[in-house]
Amino acid sequence: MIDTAETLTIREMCDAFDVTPRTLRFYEAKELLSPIRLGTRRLFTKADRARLTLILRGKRFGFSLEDIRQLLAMYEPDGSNQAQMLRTYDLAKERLAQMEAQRAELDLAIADLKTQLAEGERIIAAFRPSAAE
Amino acid sequence: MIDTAETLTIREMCDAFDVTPRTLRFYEAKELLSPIRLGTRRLFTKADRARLTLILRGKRFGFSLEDIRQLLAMYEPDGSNQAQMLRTYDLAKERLAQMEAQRAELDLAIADLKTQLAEGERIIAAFRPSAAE
DNA sequence: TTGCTCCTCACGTCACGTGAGGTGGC
DNA sequence: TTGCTCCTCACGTCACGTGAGGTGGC
Repeated sequence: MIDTAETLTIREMCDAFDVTPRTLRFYEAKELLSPIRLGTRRLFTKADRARLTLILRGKRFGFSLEDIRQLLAMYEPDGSNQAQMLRTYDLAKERLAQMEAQRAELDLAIADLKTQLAEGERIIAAFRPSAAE
Repeated sequence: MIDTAETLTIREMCDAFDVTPRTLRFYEAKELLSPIRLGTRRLFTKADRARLTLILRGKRFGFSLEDIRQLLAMYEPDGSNQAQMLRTYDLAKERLAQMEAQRAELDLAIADLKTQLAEGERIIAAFRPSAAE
């Protein structure tokens, strides 16, 4: 029997994690989640919640869902496979480098945009020399 | 007659801006670029180059192509329409706020990932206490 | 019976990637 | 004739969004 007190409906899941039902169904189709099925309805267990936490974290890190699926697989059954751990570690390090490059670009883009905005302010100010407050 | 010395073929354009031919054709289909057509071939003028520069900058700023198309339109014919300038300015300010929020998130994600990596190192080190160099 | 929540197709979106198959000029 | 560059469909990809149409239990 299923301990329904410990499971969440799709709506409860969405509220808890701030995602849409479509997203949860999509992740199930991609085999990232595997909620209990009561007929056609889904019930999300504690394990599903833990996995979704990891999925969303992976997304924040910029991993693709396929990457995440593989990373999750490593935490499974015999989660302590050393080769897999090392692989995960390497993947994460690569991602870190990418994220730092991305941050550098973002910093540049922000600086550029600020320059452009300052320029825009000058031009707009020139439009109305009357409003020289 | 066309001054071919001043125009670039699609390949030259790609090399100059580090994009694919598909990207240039796609931008043309989206009316972001309008190269000269010699029969079926494209010739990119100086104006096209200027526009592509702005397009790529817009992308760096995270604007969608549709946003960029509208922003570019403002620089056109009577480019000095004050209402349009203000609209562009506001759009840019919104984007700046989004980008700064994005940077904050990215900083967080990087910090998180570093923590996870440190954790991973501990675990991996535990796998091989032999190699305690 | 009415509402509500849930469901399954299945097409749409965004910014291209990726062949397939064909043309033009050195 | 062979190569090269260019071309136009047009379907594929990624991560969902968005109806359309239908079911189940209070």
